[in-house]
Amino acid sequence: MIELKAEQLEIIQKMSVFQVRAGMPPTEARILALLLVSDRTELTFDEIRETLNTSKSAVSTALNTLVLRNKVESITIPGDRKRYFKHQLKNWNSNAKDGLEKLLSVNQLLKEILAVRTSETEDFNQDLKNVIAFIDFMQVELVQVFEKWNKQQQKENN
Amino acid sequence: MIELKAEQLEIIQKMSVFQVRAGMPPTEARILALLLVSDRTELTFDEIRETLNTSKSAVSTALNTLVLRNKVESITIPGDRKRYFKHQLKNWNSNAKDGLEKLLSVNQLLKEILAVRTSETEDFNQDLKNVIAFIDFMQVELVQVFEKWNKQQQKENN
DNA sequence: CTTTTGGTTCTGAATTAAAAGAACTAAAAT
DNA sequence: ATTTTAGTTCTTTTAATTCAGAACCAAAAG
Repeated sequence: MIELKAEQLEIIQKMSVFQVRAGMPPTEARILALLLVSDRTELTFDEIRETLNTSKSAVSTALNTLVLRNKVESITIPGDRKRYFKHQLKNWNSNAKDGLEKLLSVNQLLKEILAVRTSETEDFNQDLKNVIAFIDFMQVELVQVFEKWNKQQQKENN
Repeated sequence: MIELKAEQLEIIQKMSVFQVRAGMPPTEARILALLLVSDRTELTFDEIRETLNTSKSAVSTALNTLVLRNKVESITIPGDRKRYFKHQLKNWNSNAKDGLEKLLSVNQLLKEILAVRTSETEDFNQDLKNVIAFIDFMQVELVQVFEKWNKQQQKENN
């Protein structure tokens, strides 16, 4: 059972509200937030369960999907039976990238729609073409932004 | 009642599955998709209700939230009592921008977390700083990307 | 003024999602 | 060999969404 200051509890609260709004299940959101604020960055299954006062089953499934989604890594320490769970901060970047790509993949459908539309509605079709062009543009630009970031990071590590 | 080809029905299906996965309620998703594929781009309440075979209450609440979220606009034609509903394609761009900004606003919370963290966990804190720096970077870059797009559009309209 | 139209709002009912609880399992410890 | 540990998986319960159906309402038409 991890002792948390009032501040830390508040942040867990705020952070998980935020993530839940974005579509994440509450237990997952609270685990992620706990792993961000906790003084120890590697917590056991039971520490998480006790601290968040949640059932084993809920913690188990939440942790498994978090590990699957590369949001959390599970660490085993030789000679210690328990697994330790740690927030995968390092993957934030690439998770963000994946998320954006998924958002932009709607463009495929928009192109299908354009192909099927009547040619009568010129203005509407032009607006649709603009949206498609915009998303295509974003896709290209975002790749460049990510590349720029990676280069900048490499420099700093010299 | 709008007549739809098989193709159009399929796209409504695919598109709404996509949007529902992203967290949108089914009726809203189907209305949006219908307004994208339909040959007529402005449909009445009852055309929507009949075509999607849905209850008045469901259509009413869905349309109202869609209008509220600037996804659909409602048009009134003088001398016609009915309202016509039309997909707000033009707002796609700014809706996307708002969505991204909201995503990036998580950074405020991450900064709070960093401020509250113990200084013992140097590596973790450094990773957290990197994430924060990354999001700050994205924020700046995205503004530029949007500006670039807008300029490019202005040019084309000359 | 009464009726019709074009919706809205207010219950439920049905579905879905999330969490709890309990039974289970594999590995490790005794 | 039995028990404990660390967690998983299955079933049930609870809670939240979503939709339908009916009553309702305001503006326009007759």
